[in-house]
Amino acid sequence: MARRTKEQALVTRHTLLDAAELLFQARGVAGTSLQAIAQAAGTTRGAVYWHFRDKADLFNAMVERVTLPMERVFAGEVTDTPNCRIASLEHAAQLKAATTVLLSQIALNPQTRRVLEVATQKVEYVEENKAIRERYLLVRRSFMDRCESRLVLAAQQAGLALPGSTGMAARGFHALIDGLIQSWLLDPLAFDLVKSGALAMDVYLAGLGLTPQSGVKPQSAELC
Amino acid sequence: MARRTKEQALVTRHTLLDAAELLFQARGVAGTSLQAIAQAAGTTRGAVYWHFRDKADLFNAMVERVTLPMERVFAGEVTDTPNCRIASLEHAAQLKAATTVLLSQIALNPQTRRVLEVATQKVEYVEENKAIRERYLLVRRSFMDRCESRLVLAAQQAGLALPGSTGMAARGFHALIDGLIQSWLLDPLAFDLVKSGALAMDVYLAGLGLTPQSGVKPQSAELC
DNA sequence: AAGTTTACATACATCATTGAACGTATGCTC
DNA sequence: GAGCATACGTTCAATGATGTATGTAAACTT
Repeated sequence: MARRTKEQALVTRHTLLDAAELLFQARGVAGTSLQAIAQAAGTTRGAVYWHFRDKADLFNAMVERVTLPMERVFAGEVTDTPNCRIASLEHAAQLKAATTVLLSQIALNPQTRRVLEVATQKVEYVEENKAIRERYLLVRRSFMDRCESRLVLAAQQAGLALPGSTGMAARGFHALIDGLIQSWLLDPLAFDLVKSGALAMDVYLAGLGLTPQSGVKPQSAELC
Repeated sequence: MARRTKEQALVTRHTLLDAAELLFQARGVAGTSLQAIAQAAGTTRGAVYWHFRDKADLFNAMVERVTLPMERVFAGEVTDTPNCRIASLEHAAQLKAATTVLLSQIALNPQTRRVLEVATQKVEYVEENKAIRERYLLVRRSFMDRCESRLVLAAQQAGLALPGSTGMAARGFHALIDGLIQSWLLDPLAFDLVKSGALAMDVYLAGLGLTPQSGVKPQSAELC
């Protein structure tokens, strides 16, 4: 076939990633051939091998297309912007608000959910996909670190000590959120992720002695 | 080769499952051929196809070899045995104790951990493995139901109402434990599963208004 | 002790997937 | 507008993996 425009090529690339998302979700990563992806995207394996080195590379690109924006949201603007309305809240409430934004993003954006589902249930984390796993662990750690620093500040603000090491309180918080997400991905109709998340956070924070005033409801991922 | 004794055949079967466990853990389920399993077990694919219908069947058997005993432990004896010392404890403490037994089993038994790792990270839950997924969901639900009934009893005992619906409190508890297990499987050296679990449970239960007296430390999976 | 079944090993046919090579027509640059 | 790089399509060789069919010798039955 004839050469396409740069923008046309970019469209092709995204079409391939879209097709991969759906097929991966339906048949798993190992169960999906590059031929199938190409065909679903209306092209051939030639296009796939042009845009991506191999299946792992394609998978990587698919994940990053979703996580890169999300990481930016959670890592930066929401918790650190100084003149943000949210920043004037107490630390516990701020942690809750930021996490709620994350949960909303997962619950409301179908693509985010799809990729998360693929990344957690439709791929085998083995040596071959080591890069993916490393990145996944990094994101987790970054999230936990953020939780920890917020919790420390909140406890300090409340004038009380966290039970166990500070890391353990954060680990518990993270486990709670992560567990809820996993559970929700397995059966999204079983409960409301955002509401359950808010309630669970309230319980856990109360158990730590921190009770955030509730009244903060960031509904969308829109910042401030 | 010559025909083997029934017990010899059973040994062969277990040897195959052992080999599968290790290979699945290392290379993933899809990335492991039946040839590789047979070879690692010191036999040929003939033996594999004699004992199992196909790879999914083998996987099933591998999981059940570990989970069937575990389910018996958690579902029956621990929480329901009437003359068990544990049964005389208050409900919240009993829930904590039973869960601690579960966590200990995971942390201390290498085989349990291996299979759990395979089941959560080294297999793609797609149509093909639907049976596995269904069973997995069933185990989860059963665990959650048990948590819920314990929590309801505990709240009743303490004379207070659980926040949200009773299901949500149980969901949070389950998410907390499940999240901790996931986190620990990803990096078992990062923290002590049993200790962190106990602490996290204390925090969450305290958040619900239930504070179990601590002093109950079932160290092994041994019952009563 | 003969026949039958078991517990495998071996051999075979089929099929899908991969990576690379090669072709090719067009957009882009100078 | 000549030449090069691009964005694919097509073809090919090689590789396993799977399922099945068949062989076989010993264990078990009667």
